[in-house]
Formats: sequence, C-alpha cells, structure tokens
Amino acid sequence: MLDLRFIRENLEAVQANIAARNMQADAGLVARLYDQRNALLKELEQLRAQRNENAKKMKAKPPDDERAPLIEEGKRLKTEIPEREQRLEQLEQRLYGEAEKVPNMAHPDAPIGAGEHANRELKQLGPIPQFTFSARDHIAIGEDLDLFDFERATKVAGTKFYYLKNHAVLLEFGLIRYALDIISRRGFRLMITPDIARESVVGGIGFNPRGPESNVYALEGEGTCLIATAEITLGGYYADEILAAEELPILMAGVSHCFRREAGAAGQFSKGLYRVHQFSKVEMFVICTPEDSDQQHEHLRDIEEEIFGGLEIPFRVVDTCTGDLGAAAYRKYDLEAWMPGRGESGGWGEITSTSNCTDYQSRRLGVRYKAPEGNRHVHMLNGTAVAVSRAIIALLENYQQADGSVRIPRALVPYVGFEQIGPNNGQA
RNA sequence: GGAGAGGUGUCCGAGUGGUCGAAGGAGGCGGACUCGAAAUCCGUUGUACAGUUCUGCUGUACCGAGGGUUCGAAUCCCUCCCUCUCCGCCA
Repeated sequence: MLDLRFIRENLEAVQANIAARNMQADAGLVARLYDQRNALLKELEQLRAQRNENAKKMKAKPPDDERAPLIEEGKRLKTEIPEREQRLEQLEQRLYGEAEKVPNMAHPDAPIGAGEHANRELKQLGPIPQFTFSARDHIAIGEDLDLFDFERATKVAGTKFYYLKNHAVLLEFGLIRYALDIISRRGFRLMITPDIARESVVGGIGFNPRGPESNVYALEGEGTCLIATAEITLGGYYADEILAAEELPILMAGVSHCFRREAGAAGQFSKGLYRVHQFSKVEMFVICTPEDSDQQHEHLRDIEEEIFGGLEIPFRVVDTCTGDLGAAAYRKYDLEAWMPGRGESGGWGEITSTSNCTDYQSRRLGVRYKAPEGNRHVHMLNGTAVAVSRAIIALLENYQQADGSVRIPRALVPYVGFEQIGPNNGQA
C-alpha cells in the first residue's frame, strides 16, 4: 500500500502511474476519502476531548446542582461520539479498500508499456544450443525417461499437478541444494518456512487472499492460505516489528512449496511443468533501508545470474515494463531461460524474477526500522533463487541428447550424484 | 483433545472505577564523578494518527482483541484469541 498522504500530495503522478501499469484504481477517490476521513477524525477527537474534559470536572466531586448538568453533557456526548465512530469506521473501510488497489510507484527507468513486447532486454548470456536432431519438449523427454506422471496426478489431485519420479526427484533436491550453497555463500540466512500463512500476511505482501480472481488457495474456515511463494512467509517474518538500523540489510532465503490456483490460465505455454498448481522454490528476500534497495536489487539479479550461469543454461535478463509489474513491484527483472521445446523452434520462458517492492509491502505489514530521524518503513525485495519445476524444464530441454538421454551440467553433478539421465544412465 | 494458570511499556513487575500513558526495578541514552573503567548520583527514555505559528507544541487513541455497563474503564461484565504448565495422542 502507498502512503495516503503521498497519494494526496502527488495525485497526478500516482494517476499517471496507475495508467502506465494498466491497472484499475481511483487515486482521486482515495484523496477525497482521505480528506473526508481527516475532517471527521478531527471532529471526533474534539468530541472526545470534550468528554475527557467533562469527566475531569466530575473528579472534583462537585455539589449536586453542578453534577446534574455535567452528567447531562456527558450523556449527550455519549450519543454523539459513537455515531461519529461508526461513520469513521465505514469511511476508513472504504478508504483502505480503495487505497489497496493503488499500485506501487514505478522506477523511473522501468520501461513504460503494456505487454511483453514492451519489456527491455538487458543482456543475453550463454549460447543457444543447436541440435542435430529435432528438439523435443520436456514432456516428451520426461515421459521417455520415466521422470513424470501427469495423467495419474490428474486422477489423484486434478489437472496441473504432477508426480516427479526417479531422477527427477533427485534433480529437485539437487537443484535446491545447489542454490542453497550459492546463496548461503552470499550471506543469506537459510530457512524452511511454513507452507501456510494468515490472510493478513498474504494480503500485506500484495496477494489477494480470497475471491474468484485470487491466485492463492484459501483454507476453509481457517483464515489462512496456502502460500504462493515463500516471499509471503519471509516478508511476514518481521511483521509489526521495529528493527535496529544496524541489523540491515537482512538477507533471508526460504525453501517452500508454492501453491497457485492459476484460474483461467491456459494456452500453449501452460503444458507440462511450466504452469502448475504446486512446485518447490528457493526464494531470496531482502529487508533494507530505502537508500540501499536499488543496490540490493542489482545484487539479487547478480545472484540469479550466477545460479543459472553456473548451470550453463542460456538465458536473457529483462527489465519488466510497467504494465507487467503487478501491484507491488517498483522495478522487476526477469530471467528468461531458453526453452528449446517451447513453441515451434524454442522460446524464452521465465525462470526467475526479482522485484524491488520498496515500502509497498512493509507499510501494510508494519515492518519498520529505527532511523536517526524516526521510525521508517523498510524496503523489501524478493528474488527467485530456483523455481524447481521451471529449472527442470530448462535443464531437460537444453541438455537433451540425440540418443534421448539428458546430460547433467557439471556444476550440478555433485548435487544429484549422476552425470546423465537415460538411456543407460551413463552405464555402459 | 482434557485440566489448570496467565496475557500491562524494550524486559521484569505493581496497579483501590476518576489524581494512570500507567508505580517500582532492569536495560538503553545523555551528563556528573574518574587518568580510564566499575560502582554511585542526576536527568532522560513507547507507538500510531491528526492538527500546528514544525527539528517544538497540542489533541486523540493504544494496558491481548472485540463488545457492554458508567458522566468517566488497565481496573466491573460478556465473547473471542493467544501463551505457558500438566495429561493424552503423534511424525
């Protein structure tokens, strides 16, 4: 959520930002409601001051003839105050409801535009593999090598679920451990987080906890949701706390399952492992001062490049345009891996993403730090270390061999314990 | 799941319906003493929102949460939540 005062004082910039992001929110209404709320609050506080004043006079235990009018006055205030309180509550509910729709401001360098074509490619790393045979997608590769079972997962759990089998299981754990080693060298505190979080935390991070539009699974009667990413549980870790300035930056990494409803998401790129209801992910999360967040964002991007560069997977880095930033991000970089099985002749597919959400999340979550000039909201950033299901796609498709086997990149071999998958697993 | 105890400021811990934003202590910060330190002494020390003649001042709210009683609630009543201890169950 943005600061209400900021919205009122920078109304035009906020409105322009909403338009650039292609979002629906009425900042003007927020500003008007805010003014109304402040006027009403002032009125209410004056009445309460009168009530306190009145009660103070009673403390002196005045004679009966003075008491009676004071009691009358008190009773009058007692009807007026709750009436204002009720109106204030309704007004604030509307105000916050509207204010929560207003997205974060965007970085001045973030490309402005609506669709994917407006994203700015920053760099491309690693050669795109040239195959002497016709490249297959990960579904075909995996089925041959007995790595997945989508059909039985559908029978048991529904569409967009999967069983990982055999080497794919080891691939999952190996990828996680590979990523953990890198980020722990980079100073991140490792955690395994709950896979469930309260709605207040889910909402504070910027996810819509309930409703048909929501991408998260709400648990019936519990007020909690399955998390869509460990960003939620890591971001909530310090909710309602005031941190010491010396503690910053805080670097956390969380391993979790991620659950996404993906309601209405369909199409050619939702086949196989690309868009699924459940996957495992290692997420990085940074809490820092406002002055530091741009630099921390570059740092996160650098780590993501190290992780996928180390796997020798060709990828490009994209500066996400305003229309694709979502509500919370101030700036976002996506890493898109080359996926040879995508479309007719391969294509780029998002494998990681890192966002600087500035104080948009920390304001609702109540995470602040003690600065010399007073308590300020921290900046929060997140970045994917490895999203296992998508990493598996990139590995299988880029490292597929003519004989149907899949080679394992050198850096990953120690973590998985084998050099290739099928047809004989490297055995003669 | 059963039984009991309890939720007050950074922490510990008092609190009779008005003099309680809240005693006392610890801790933190500033200062005095000291060659320096410890000890001792003095002072200071919550958060949020709003207003403002704005590096200060004023008002309001906050003693787990939400209701109620009252001219007035940390204090009385109701509901809920949470924590701890013991027992049961369990990976």
